[in-house]
Amino acid sequence: MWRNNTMVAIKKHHQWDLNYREAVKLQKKLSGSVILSDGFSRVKKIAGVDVRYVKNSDKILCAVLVFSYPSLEIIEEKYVFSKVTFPYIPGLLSFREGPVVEKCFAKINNIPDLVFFDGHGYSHPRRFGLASHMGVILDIASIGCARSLLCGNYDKSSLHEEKGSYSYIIDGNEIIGVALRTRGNTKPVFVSAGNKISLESAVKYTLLVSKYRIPEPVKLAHNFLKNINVV
DNA sequence: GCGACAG
DNA sequence: ATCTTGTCGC
Repeated sequence: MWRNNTMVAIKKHHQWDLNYREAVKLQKKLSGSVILSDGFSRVKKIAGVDVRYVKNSDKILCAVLVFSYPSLEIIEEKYVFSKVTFPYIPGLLSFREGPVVEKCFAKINNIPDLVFFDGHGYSHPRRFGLASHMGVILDIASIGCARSLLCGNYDKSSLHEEKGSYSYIIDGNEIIGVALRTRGNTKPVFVSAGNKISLESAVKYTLLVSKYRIPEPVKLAHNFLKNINVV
């Protein structure tokens, strides 16, 4: 492990250019490095990450926005362009978006205590979604916040309409995440632990930064990218 | 073999 | 993800 000149921890790691078989094998291996308990004391800075694809091109961009917590004021915002080299395969999203995300984090000067990702963490076939993968590589606490289910099921009848209500996502015989109502009378969001955090804390912080359906950190990162001119 | 399948 | 306006509902 080393640190680049901008202070953000970057772990010396694997290559992203792998085939399906190798990627799955790597996920199984790295999933053993995931920590499912809180690896932070005080949360003073949180970040939101999002990736945008440019139509009819191989252009891809990523934005990382860092906010003060709990005031949620923007401390830093960085973005970066790159090219997509890996196809979209359910379960292997990190191999498609990981490279840009990593590249963007290298530009961040403020190390966040907690990072929100637009995708799953533990609620993944091999318990190693984008949020987990990036959390391990960046050695940071992360939360997976997806807009749709990738695997597992949850009891819709026990999920009430008020904000804060949730029901566990079950896969096999274990709890892998929760379907969380971040806003009343709105479709839930699927939250799971990424790395260095418990599911309970993931739910807690997600609710604390949600005004609408999508948690503010991720939502703002998304809007930030939407306003960038991509010619 | 069939269906499911983050962004 | 992306192509896209209005429209229904709280």
